[in-house]
Amino acid sequence: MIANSWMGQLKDHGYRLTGARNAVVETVADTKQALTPLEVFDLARRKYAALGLVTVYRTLEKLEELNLVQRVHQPAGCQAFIAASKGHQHLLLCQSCGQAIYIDGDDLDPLIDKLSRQTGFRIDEHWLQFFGLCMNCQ
Amino acid sequence: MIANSWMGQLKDHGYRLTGARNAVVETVADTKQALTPLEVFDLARRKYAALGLVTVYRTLEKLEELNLVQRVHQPAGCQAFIAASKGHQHLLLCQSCGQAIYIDGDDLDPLIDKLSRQTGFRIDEHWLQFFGLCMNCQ
DNA sequence: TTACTTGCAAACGTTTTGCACGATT
DNA sequence: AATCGTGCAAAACGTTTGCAAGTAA
Repeated sequence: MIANSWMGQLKDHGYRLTGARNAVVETVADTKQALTPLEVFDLARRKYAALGLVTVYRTLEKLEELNLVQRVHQPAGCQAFIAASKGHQHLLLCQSCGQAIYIDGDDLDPLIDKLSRQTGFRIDEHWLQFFGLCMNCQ
Repeated sequence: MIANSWMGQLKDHGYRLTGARNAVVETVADTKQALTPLEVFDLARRKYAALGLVTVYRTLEKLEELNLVQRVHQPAGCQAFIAASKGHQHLLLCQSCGQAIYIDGDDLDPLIDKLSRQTGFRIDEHWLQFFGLCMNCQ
């Protein structure tokens, strides 16, 4: 139960446990789709009808701060969030339903070393993401 | 002179050649930085003082449509544009000045094949992007 | 009881649209 | 002369902030 663990971590960081927060946390923790704030709002309202969209934004902000959730960038937009994975993160995303799968990428270190040498850049971060259609959506 | 070629392509597609368009085209074609619409506006206004921000948006839209320009996604935001490269596109980006370098990435086809087999996804697109600081900005 | 959290309303920044005027062809 | 392009103003959109009332601790 990921949602419980997230609520625990919120509590550990001095945040209070409320019905509104719980609804948002359960919604994001228990789905494999990348969800926009508005989608989270619509889904979470089924669990907690009085929920406000502002609370969704503020809760996502806290979850991102605690690295429980991460923002996903896609060709169609960059507002979606998914549960964060530990360690390094390469993604496979369905462009129709938003399903997100974490994958083991190639080892890019040799390429990063080569690029650093060639360009003089200090490379801090990289994204490797694949986009397509999942089996259901094809 | 990339700007001339772009103006030619605009003309070929039935678009008119105007001072405002020329200023935007020159600005984006002749820089290696990823620029936001507002940055394009500020730079292009030096060449064509009467320029409106709306025209920047509309011109970028046309350039994107003709695949002369592409949108760049970065951790800090996804509003920037750069001149498009032919063929496949992997990017190295400076997070301070926005300098963008197209690179030859690894051959990802074997990984894509493996992922397709494992997940059943039909993979249509991928992003491989590296972020850091260029030599000047370090 | 205290301090955090909430939803509402308003503010904000970015992007888009409507429109009359101006410019290119 | 006809059509396309322009800048302005206003609208639309997603997101953030201020605030008074409500709630967890």
